[in-house]
Amino acid sequence: MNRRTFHRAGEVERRRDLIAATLDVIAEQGLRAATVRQIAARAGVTGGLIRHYFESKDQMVQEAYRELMREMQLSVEAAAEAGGLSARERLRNFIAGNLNDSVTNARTFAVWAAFIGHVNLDPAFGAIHREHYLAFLEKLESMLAAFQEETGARDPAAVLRTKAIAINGLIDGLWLEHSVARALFAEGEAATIVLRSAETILGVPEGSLSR
Amino acid sequence: MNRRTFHRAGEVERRRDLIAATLDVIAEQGLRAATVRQIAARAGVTGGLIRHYFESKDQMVQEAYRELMREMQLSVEAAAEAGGLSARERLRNFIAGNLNDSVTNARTFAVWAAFIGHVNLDPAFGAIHREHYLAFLEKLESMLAAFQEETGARDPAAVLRTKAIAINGLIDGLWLEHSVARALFAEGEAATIVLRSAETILGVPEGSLSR
DNA sequence: CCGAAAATTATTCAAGCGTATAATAGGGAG
DNA sequence: CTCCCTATTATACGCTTGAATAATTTTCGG
Repeated sequence: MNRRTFHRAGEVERRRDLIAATLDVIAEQGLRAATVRQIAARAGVTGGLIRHYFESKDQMVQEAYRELMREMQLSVEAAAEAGGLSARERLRNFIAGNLNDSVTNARTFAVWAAFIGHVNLDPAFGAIHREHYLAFLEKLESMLAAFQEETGARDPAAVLRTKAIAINGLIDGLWLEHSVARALFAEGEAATIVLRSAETILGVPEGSLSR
Repeated sequence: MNRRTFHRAGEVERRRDLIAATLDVIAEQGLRAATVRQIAARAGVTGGLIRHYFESKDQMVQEAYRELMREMQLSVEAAAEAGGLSARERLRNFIAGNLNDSVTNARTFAVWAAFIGHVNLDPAFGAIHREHYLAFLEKLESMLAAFQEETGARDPAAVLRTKAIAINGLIDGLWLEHSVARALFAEGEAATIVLRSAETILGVPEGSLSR
C-alpha cells in the first residue's frame, strides 16, 4: 500500500533529466520504444510527471531533438572558435571537429538516425532541422569566406554558397559513413578526406588545408 | 451483412503488392504509421491477409527494406553496366547514377530515412544493411580498379579500399544532401562535385572523370 | 457442375499506448 | 512545528496495436 518516496527537483533540473532520459532511450532502443512509461522509468519517475512538465509526449521528444542538435553544434563550435587562430586553422578545426569522436559516435548517430525520418513528416521536426541546417551552412560559408579573404582569392557570393553546400555534403557523408562503419576508418582519416576534397572544391593547392 | 467480395491473386503478385503498399505507407507517413491495418487498407485487403503471407508484420517490413535496397542497387547498376563502355565511362556513370533522379528523390529518401534508424537496433535490419553496403563498396572498388588499370596507375589493394570508402562517403553525403535539400543544387551539380572530389582522391588530373 | 483446398474476410483478444484525474507526500514559509 | 502549495504518484479510461481464430468465398481439377 506504500507510495513511492520521491524527491522534488527544481523545474530546470527535472526537465533536463527528462530530456536526457528521452535521448538515452531513443539511442538505445529507438523512437518506437521511447514511450512515456519507458522514458519515465529511465528518469526514475512515473509517467504522469511528463505531462506535468511538457504539453505532450510529442513536445518533449521535439525538445529532445532540439537538444541533440544543440549539443552537436556546440561541440563543433568550441573547437573552431578558440581565439588567436588564423582563418585557415579555424576552418580546418571546424571541419575536423565534425568528424571528432564527440560527434561521430554510436550514440549520437543512433539518435540522429531515429529522428531524421521525421524531418520530412512532422512540420515541427522539419522546422528544427532546417533551422540548424541553415545555421550550419552559414557558419561554414562565413568561415570559407574568411579563409578566402586570408588567401586573397575571393569567390562571388553565389559561387561561395555552392561550394559551402558541396563541402557540407562531404562532411555529412563522411560523418555518416564514419558513424556507421567506424572500423573502416583509420584515426583522422575521414577528416583528411574531407579536407583534401575541400581543397579541390575551393581550388587551392593540395595541403593548403589538410597539412 | 454482406462480406466483401475479393479477388484471389497469385502468391507472387500478392506479396509484391503488400510490400509495395508497405513502402508506400512508410514513404508517406513514416514507420510509425505503417501498421497492419494501414498497409492492408493501402493494398486493398484486410489485415489478416498479411499474416497469411508473412510470418509477422516485422518480417514483412524487413522484406520491404530488402526490396528498397534492391531497387536502389538495380537502378544504379543498369546505368553502369551497359556494354561497350570504357572503365572510365562506367565509373563515371556509376557515380552519376547514384545522384540521379531515380535514386535521389523524396520518396526513396523518406523510406531510407525511416529505416536507417533501425539498422543499429534490429539485427535483421543490420544484416540487410551490411550486405548491401559491402556489395556496393566492392562494386565501387572493382570499378576503381578497372579505371586504374585503364589509366595505368594501380594502387595496392589496401590503398584502393581506402579510396573506395572515401568515395563512397562522398556519394552518400551528396546523395543525402541532395535528397534533403534538392532546391540547393543545380542539375548535375551533385554528381560533378563527387566526380571532381573523386579525381582528387584518386590522384588523377582534373577532368579525368568529370569531363 | 461439384466438392475440396486454400485464399480472404471478419471478429476477437490481450497488451501497450498517451492522456486525464484524483490522491498523497515533500518541503519551504511563517 | 505546522500549514499549505504543488510536484509527484497512482489509477483509470478509451484507443490502437499485432496476432490468433473462426467463418466464408473463390477457384480449380475431375
